[in-house]
Amino acid sequence: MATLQLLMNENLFVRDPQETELGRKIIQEGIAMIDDLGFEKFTFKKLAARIDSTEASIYRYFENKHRFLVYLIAWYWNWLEYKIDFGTQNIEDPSRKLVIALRIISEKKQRDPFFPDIDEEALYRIVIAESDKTYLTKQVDEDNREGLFRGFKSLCKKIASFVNEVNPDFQYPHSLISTVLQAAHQQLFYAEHLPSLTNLTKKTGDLHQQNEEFLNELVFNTIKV
Amino acid sequence: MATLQLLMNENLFVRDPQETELGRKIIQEGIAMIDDLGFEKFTFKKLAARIDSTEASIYRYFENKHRFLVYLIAWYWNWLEYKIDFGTQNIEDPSRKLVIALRIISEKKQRDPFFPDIDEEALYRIVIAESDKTYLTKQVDEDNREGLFRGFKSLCKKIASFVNEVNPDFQYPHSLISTVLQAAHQQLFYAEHLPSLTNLTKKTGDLHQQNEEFLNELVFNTIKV
DNA sequence: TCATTATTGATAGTAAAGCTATTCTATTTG
DNA sequence: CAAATAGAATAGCTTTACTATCAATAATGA
Repeated sequence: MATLQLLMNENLFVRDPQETELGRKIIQEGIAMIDDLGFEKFTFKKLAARIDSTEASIYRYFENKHRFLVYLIAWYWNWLEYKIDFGTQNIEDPSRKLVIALRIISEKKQRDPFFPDIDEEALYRIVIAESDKTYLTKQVDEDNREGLFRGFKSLCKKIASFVNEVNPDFQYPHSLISTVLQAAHQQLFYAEHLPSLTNLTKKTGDLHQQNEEFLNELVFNTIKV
Repeated sequence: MATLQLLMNENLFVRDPQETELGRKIIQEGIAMIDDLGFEKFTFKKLAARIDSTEASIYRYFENKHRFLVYLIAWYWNWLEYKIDFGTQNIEDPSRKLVIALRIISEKKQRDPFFPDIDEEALYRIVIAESDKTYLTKQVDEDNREGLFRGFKSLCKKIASFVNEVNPDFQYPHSLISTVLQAAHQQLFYAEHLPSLTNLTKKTGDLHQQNEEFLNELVFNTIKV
């Protein structure tokens, strides 16, 4: 099987981690560790110990742990966009494209053999719990200027364009889609930790499918004239 | 004018800050400081210096800075619920109640003379930028068990009940409202920092009003049969 | 093949953050 | 008036988030 590489914005790293053994190890074990400890308890020192390297070496790949998180989350959005491109190619009907995008967003994530270094299931949990922290900072504007959020913006734009094809009169395609992308994760988080904030529930079957149905209602009811 | 006090869950603090001069100062200046520096750069040490007190003294009121944030955000949700109760009393029509709730959620916040100690405008900015951090932690479940998120859950429940009155067949009232509460802040944040993720824009007039219209479309289109 | 230059490891050090503990004084409160 | 409490002052500890320096090793290229 062909092994792919997603092209990442150069500002996301100091040295490209996809190009060296150590770099790939940082990514792999970093994902496992953030998944384990959560982002606040995660440190480069701990990660260095885990991969039998040193803090200083990790700093040669990532400026700091915030950038590291931004990198991982950006990878995820790039991956989703690639999956949506893949899943919607040769499809004309915009409604169908939208349905497919919503499915891809909400479906249970499994390891993608095209990217053997990345544990997508763990990364998905990280996205759910930590992705907001990438932009909820005082340096958003700087980070944005450096293009760190390009992946997310590009994904949002793409799906918003499907919305626009379905109903060109709808005034808030970007707002709707950014809301939906957020909701997709949030609802799963709530189902797990704050169940009174959601109607998704493990009791009545597959969470991801319920989530997909909820998002479909939200999107299609909102934009249908 | 009568001065009110919102009743806060006791687990939110060590000593009730509403009851002493120092406590109120911590709240007041703490809000100003988080608004200024952002939550990550904010520390009890800096706050102590600002109010001419000591770190140790602040620790007598709040277990740590995370709890302090949770307290402030909880205060905000309690305040909103109080405003919605106030604004919807004696109104029967559930659609109107829902419209009012959405207005209150999305409207520009101004200082409320009933609560002279709190700068609601600054607190609103904090909510927009920091509120997610209250629950996006590894200790959510513990914090939730202690009832720290009661305010938000109660607000969500109330508005979801309006939705339910409007359309008892709609299956996702809580999911819809938690999504909307989130979106209300998120869209303003995006408009300010990541404008390509939203259709709200300062160019075409009042952001808050556009936000209200977006949320109305989202909610009423979604639940209308 | 030899030199050079990247890469990593080892080690050290620093400022700040996030606490905890102790003692002392001023002030309530019973 | 005694006893409890609030707060100030001070100190100290561990961890985090870096930065810097230097040596060892691997890769490369002339």
